[in-house]
Amino acid sequence: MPVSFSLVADHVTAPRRAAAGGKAWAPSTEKARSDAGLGQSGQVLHFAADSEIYADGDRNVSLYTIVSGVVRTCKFRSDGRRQIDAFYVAGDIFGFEAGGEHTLSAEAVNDVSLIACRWRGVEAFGAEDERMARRILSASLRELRRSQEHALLLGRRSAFQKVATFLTDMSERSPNRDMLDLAMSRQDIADYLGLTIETVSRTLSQLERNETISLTSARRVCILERAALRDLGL
Amino acid sequence: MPVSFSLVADHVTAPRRAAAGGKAWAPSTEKARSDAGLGQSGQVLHFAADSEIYADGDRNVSLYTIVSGVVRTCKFRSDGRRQIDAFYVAGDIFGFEAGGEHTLSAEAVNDVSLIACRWRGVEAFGAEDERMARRILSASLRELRRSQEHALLLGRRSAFQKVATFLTDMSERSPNRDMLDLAMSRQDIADYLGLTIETVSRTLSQLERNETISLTSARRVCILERAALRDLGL
DNA sequence: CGTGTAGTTGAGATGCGTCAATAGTTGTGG
DNA sequence: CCACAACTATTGACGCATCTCAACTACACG
Repeated sequence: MPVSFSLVADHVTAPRRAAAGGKAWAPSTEKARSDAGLGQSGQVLHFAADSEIYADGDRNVSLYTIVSGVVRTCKFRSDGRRQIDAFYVAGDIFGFEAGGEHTLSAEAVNDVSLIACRWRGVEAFGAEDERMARRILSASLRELRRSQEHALLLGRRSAFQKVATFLTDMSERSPNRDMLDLAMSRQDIADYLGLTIETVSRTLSQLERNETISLTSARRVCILERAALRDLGL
Repeated sequence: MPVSFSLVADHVTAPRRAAAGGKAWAPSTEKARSDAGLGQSGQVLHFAADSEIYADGDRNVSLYTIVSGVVRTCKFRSDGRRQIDAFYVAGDIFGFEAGGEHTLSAEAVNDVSLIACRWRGVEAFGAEDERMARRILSASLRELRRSQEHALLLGRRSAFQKVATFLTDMSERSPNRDMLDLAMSRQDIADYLGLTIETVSRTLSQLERNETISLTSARRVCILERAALRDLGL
């Protein structure tokens, strides 16, 4: 199954045909490039797990489309704590930032292949063709919605609600909705949800005791009661 | 669900949500009546304090520029709790949303005047003149950054850090940076920061005891030690 | 087999939420 | 001007969810 992802695509919650944890399906470079939607100028790049794609403060010169793997964008605080803004999976586009410099850094969660697409920023915008302009605007609006939903998730919600929502979201972006292979560590999840690893771990164990999920291994989650998860997430 | 932007002028009557815990005021002006084309000033609309500008679920047909007053965008949760996504002040633009429907509602915090600018959405984007396209993209990227920073603020930060950052932000958007007149209630602040009104109130009192700020009245804050606030916010 | 990293579990501490009482503010009407 | 009501904000006491610290387990890798 090819990556059918379009920049002018659907609602943000639409299920994506993306491999969340594997290279099992990895498409050819040619196909990925033509499907990516960001134009002809792409070059495929590879990053090892935990390597840095760009840093907070770097000049902001490209947009990236993920071919395979998972990417996190994050910020490091003065006290050493890290906060994760988003996870991106195959088919997703990331790298939008307002100014000439990144305000977040992007890192590979596991081994990642992606296509970089140079963009000349807002200044040059409009000189490009219309379809391109629409795609970029559409993608940035989708990012905006994602970010808003993340903010809502972080405000005054219990650990159960956060973890349940996280699992629901990830499963909707995974090829197999009921058998979820998490690419990220507990620390990553904790930093994304504004919790500690201990709380994430305890909450997952509790969900397993409830028979809402089953933890085949630490990073493999089977969703047994999707409805219960959804209700928790509300 | 596909995105559908309409050029049709008639306004969709949306299901009105009863304002949680409060009176619902009728807007003093019909909303979304501006005929203005993209890029031209529309007519000025007025909204009384606490009235609704648009609702979650309304059709997304306009962008708004604030002439005077303060606007909040928010979401109501099933348990009746409200979460505020953003405050907008004079000069700010709001109303950006990815799809054809709003996913947040917008309300006047105090009496508000604003200019509605009909926009024909992503579909028509790029057909307009370049300067306008740049302006819209630029504003939506600014919104994205604001939302990301809000998410970072809500994740794993103490009440002190949240309130300090809030005061710093608001003072930077206010005409007089050291004498801040808050348009919003404690409840608004709490719903924005993911705290309770009691915690907001206690934190402000504590900051006053520290002589970091001075509360001339409940909604008038003098910033005495900006550096201390900034350090707290880190 | 030892070492290192990731994850789980437990016990205790604490920051914030909850509930409740009090105080301040605004508006209305006599 | 005062009295009163309604609303908004402050303060206190207490409980609980989550954090912190620490021990332990599981698994990968040389």
